[in-house]
Amino acid sequence: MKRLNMQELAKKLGVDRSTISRALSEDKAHLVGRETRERIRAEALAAGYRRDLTAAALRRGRSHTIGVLAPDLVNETFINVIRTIFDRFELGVGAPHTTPLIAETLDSRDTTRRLLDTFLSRRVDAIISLTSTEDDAEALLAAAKEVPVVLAIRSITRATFSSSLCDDRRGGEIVATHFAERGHNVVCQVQGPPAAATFRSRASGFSDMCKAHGMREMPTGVFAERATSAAGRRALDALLAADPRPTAVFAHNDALALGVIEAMRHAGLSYPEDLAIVG
Amino acid sequence: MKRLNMQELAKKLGVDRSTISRALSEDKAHLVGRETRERIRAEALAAGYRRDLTAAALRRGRSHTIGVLAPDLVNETFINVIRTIFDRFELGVGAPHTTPLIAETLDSRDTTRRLLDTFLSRRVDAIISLTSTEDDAEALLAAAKEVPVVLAIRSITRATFSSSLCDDRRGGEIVATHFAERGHNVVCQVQGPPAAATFRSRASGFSDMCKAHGMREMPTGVFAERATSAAGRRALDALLAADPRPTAVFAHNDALALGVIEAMRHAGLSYPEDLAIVG
DNA sequence: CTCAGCTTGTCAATCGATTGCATAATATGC
DNA sequence: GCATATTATGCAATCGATTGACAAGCTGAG
Repeated sequence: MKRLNMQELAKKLGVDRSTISRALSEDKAHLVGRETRERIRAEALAAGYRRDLTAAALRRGRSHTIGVLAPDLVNETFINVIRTIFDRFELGVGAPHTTPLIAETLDSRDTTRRLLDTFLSRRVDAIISLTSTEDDAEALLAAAKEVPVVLAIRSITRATFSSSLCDDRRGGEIVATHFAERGHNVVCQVQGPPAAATFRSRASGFSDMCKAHGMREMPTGVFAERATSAAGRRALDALLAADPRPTAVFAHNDALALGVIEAMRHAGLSYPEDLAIVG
Repeated sequence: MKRLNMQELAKKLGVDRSTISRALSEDKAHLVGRETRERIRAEALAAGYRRDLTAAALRRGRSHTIGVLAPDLVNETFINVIRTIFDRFELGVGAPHTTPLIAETLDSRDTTRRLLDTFLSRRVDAIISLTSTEDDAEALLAAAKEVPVVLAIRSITRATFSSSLCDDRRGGEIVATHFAERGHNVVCQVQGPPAAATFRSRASGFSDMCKAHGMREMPTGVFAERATSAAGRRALDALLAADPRPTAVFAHNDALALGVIEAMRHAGLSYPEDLAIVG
């Protein structure tokens, strides 16, 4: 299990270990003569030498590691963000790719706190939280004193962090355009609670783009108090009563959409024949 | 961004840093007098001191980190295994929890190779692969020379590794028991290709438990060549033709189950009223 | 009173790579 | 041909925690 270290490799090649360090690094490689550099790289590969990143992390003060907090790994939304994170870090071709440390909070404040602690002990270079509840504000602020912290997907109001959120307005626009391209003329929305900025943005993006495409948007008169499938079920009646009757509906999230679908099934309707639906 | 280190904390408390190291550790804590130990722990907490695990990893030669390779993070099967891994490591109450490094291979051999390389450079204490294709055998064997490697879910034949596989037989038994508890008397299976040990085990577990519960299992006469939804659709006719007609069906995987459901919908049947189904 | 044995704590080497500084070797300018 | 740049490499300190070896202080037995 004993591994070859830089010192030993250096002796074998008859150069100093500092030269090897530079030759194998990305940024300092130009300090080593081309010939030596190529010889070192070839020999290192042949000998199966592998840099010890724990030692490198200690010396440099950067671990090339970032902590990622997700609330729920079964939810595809978060996995997609995580994938994007992975992809971005793989773009850098250099040897020590930044490795994301993924962890699941399950929206528990204690778990979040504990995971942040672990991240900081492991000297992550940054933290991305996809999970922030207002409850987590304090712990996140504390962490932000040691490393950069950014939020994604969910934001919090109790503190200001750089964050990368969904472009909900654009989402609404895309749905409207999709309907227009499919030839729908009369459409409507099943809106989530307007208290959430997310849903307000989706609604206005959709409405604006409907106008732009010359589609008629029927109001349902129903405003969900919570974006649940129960609310979706209740919306169907109002929706069918509209005159003219919409041929396509934009439910603000999947739960609402599922509710509408359940109600349709109950009423003997099928989609997308009777009513097209986007969640 | 400058963090307090052990040396500084030691000066502040008027003890040697080795004493602090022992007081904060799990296993060497008994070497420090109770009073000093408690004082150190309290002061460390108050001062916001946090061990640097990169330094600890270097010195100890163990990083308290394990690498986990999953083929696909969107597949709930793998996420469940990953969750179990997380849970197991959280059970140890000690400070430096082992942190799993999660990575997705997407069944690409190059990606797998690269990720294994990263893991080894980061000096993971072990590697768990949920993803092994025969293609990966070589890379896994190479990795196994440096750290313990175990497989889960999928095994490979080209090499022998410790592995933790699904108990498919027990899975079949559980489904049968579930049906029995719900009061079904006549049941059947939509089997996956019997060439795969997985499906043979599920089938026999189910059949045996049906007998044990006194349920009648109708043969469909259909054997899927591949476990796809198309095969599931084809199975429905045979299934409905059986006399007596089964009231519940065990599809060997989700794809088969979805096929059956699609065919049912097409035939105007609904579940679980007309036919209960497990995938 | 002395010595063995125990507890508590200090000293210093160590893990492996990185990097500022020094130096040697070579190139360039005048 | 000599002085100065420039390039390539070596030297040694350093990152922060851990741990074996050892010393001081204390207890109790003979």
